[in-house]
Amino acid sequence: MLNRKQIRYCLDAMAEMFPDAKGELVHSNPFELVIAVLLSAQCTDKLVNKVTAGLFKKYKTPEDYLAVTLEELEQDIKSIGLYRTKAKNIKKLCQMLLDDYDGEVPQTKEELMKLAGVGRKTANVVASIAFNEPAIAVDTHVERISKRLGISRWKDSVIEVEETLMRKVPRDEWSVTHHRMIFFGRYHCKARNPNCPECPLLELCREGQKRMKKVL
DNA sequence: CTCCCGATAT
DNA sequence: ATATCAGGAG
Repeated sequence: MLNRKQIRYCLDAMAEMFPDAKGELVHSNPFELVIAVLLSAQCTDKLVNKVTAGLFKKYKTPEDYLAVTLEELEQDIKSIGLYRTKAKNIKKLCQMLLDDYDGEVPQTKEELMKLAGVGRKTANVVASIAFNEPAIAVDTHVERISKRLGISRWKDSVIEVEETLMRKVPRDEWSVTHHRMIFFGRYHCKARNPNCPECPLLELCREGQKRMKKVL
């Protein structure tokens, strides 16, 4: 496992590689962000942006999503995977916003997680990006990077990964760290073909060491 | 744990 | 052909 100094070194290296790392889901208000993040489950954000470009022109408010049939909403998001579940959740979520939150998106992680289709990761993203609440959303990239580098153990759950990161990273760096880890995972330490030969963290990366030995 | 699921990269 | 993609619910 990496110590604090080593983790610090990793974060600084990622900051140098991706100084402008930030959320890439296009949105213009908290409501659109919730919809976009909900749609992004098991799907690239590039594809989400392609779909929401048209979606957000047609649907502006929770009432708009409730006004159409489930089938129509399904067709509007069909090119995204898991579209039936997501369409159902969007409708439920909109009804909940109107019933329980006066049509506004709640600002705390606890309230956000009560919404249909919104789990821990989505709640963290919305709280962090839309409401500037310090948070570390552990998605597939953050989990993979954290485990490969040795910040977390392979058997750790996503909640354990999140708790470890919150313990080892200063609170005022949670949000940037979260984004830098995602960029590092998305563009460099990719799931399929990680670029270990050109990685500044190769020396302290246990998974990288293992992979380089295989190649030789 | 399984299921949901189309688009894209490899 | 198949693994992977800003996961969540039952």
